[in-house]
Amino acid sequence: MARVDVVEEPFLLEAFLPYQLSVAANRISRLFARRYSREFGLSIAEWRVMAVVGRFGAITASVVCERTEMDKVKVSRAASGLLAAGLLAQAPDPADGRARLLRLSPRGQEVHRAIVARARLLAGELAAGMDAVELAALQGALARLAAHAGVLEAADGEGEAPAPPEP
Amino acid sequence: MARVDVVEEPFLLEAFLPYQLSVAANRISRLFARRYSREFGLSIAEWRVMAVVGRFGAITASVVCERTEMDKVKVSRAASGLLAAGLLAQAPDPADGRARLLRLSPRGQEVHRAIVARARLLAGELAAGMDAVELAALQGALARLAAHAGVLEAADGEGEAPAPPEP
DNA sequence: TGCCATCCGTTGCAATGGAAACTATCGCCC
DNA sequence: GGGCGATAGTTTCCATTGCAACGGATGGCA
Repeated sequence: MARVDVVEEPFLLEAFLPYQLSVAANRISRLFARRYSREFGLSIAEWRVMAVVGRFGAITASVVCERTEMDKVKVSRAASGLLAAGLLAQAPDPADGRARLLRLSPRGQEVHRAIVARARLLAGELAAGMDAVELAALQGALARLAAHAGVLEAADGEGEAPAPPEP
Repeated sequence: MARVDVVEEPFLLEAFLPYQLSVAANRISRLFARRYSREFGLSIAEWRVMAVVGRFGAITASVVCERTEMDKVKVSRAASGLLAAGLLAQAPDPADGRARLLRLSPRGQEVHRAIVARARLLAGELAAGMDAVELAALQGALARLAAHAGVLEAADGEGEAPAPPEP
C-alpha cells in the first residue's frame, strides 16, 4: 500500500496572517506617511493627534493617548511638534493642574479640514475595487483581530511577574 | 423649510482603514514578537529569515529579501544574528562570488520545526472565531490592499523627480 | 491637616530601523 | 581583455521609538 503522507506541507510565510497583515499595514503606512509629510509636513503621529483633537475639541494628552492607541511619549512629542508649528494651542485644565487642554488653533482648523478631506480621498482610493460589503467585512475582521490580540497579549503578560512578594 | 444638512459628519479615526490596519497589525506584531523572543530568543526579522531558509533550502540573502519583503540591511543583520546563534550556516555561492548561500544548520532545522509548529498554533489562535470563508476573505482583501498600495506607492514616487535634465 | 500612593506629561537613554556610503564582484560592451 | 556601470552584502550614520525615571500635582485617608 502507498505510504500515507505524513509529510507535512511546507510553511508558507506569505499565507501566514501576521505576515500578511504586517506587509499590508507597512505598505499603506508608508504610502500614507509620504503623502502627509509631503503635503502637510506632518508625521503619522501628528496627523492622528490632529484628527482626534479636531473631532473632540479641547482634550488632554492622556485622552488623546486612548483615542489614538498611541503611547504617551509619542503623543507628547507629536503635540509639541504641532504646538511649535502653530496648529495646536494649549491651555491649563481648570479641573486638573497637571493636565493641559489641547485644541486646534485657527490655522489648525484649516489644516484639519484639508487633512480630513485628503484622508477621505485616500480611503476611497484604497477601497477602490472593493464593494461596501467586502469593506465592512474587512473592517469587522480587523476589529475582532485587534480585540482578540489585545486579550491574548494581556493574558500573556500576566504570568510574567510571578506574584510579587508582599512588602 | 428645514436647512439641508451641509454639516459634514465628523471624521472617525477608528473607522479609517489605515488606522485600523495599523492598530491590528501592531498589536499582533507585538504579541508575536514577545512570544518568539521569549521562547526562541528570536526577533521577527530573524524569525522570517528562518522561515524562508527552512522552506527554500540554500538561498542567497537577496532572495531572502524578496521572499520576506524586508530590506537588505535588516536581512543582513538578522542573518548575522542567526549565524552567531548557530542556527544558520553559510557557504560561498559557486555561481556568484559576491553572494553567500544560507541554509539551516542541524540545530537550525530543529528550531525551524519548533518555530513552524508554534506559528501554526498562533495562527489558529488568531483565527479562532472566524470561519474558513471569512478568513479567506480577509486574506484576499489584505493581499489586494497590499498590491494596490504597492501600485499607488510606485505611482507616487514616480513624479518626484520631474524628469532629470539630460547631462 | 499632613502624608502617601497615584497620575500627568516630559526628558534621558538604549535599542531599533532605514538611507546612503562603501567594498567586492560581476557581466557586458567596446 | 580591460574598463565601467550594475549588483551583493556590510557598515556607518542619523532619525525614530519605547522604556524607565523624573518633577510636579492630585486626592483620599488617617
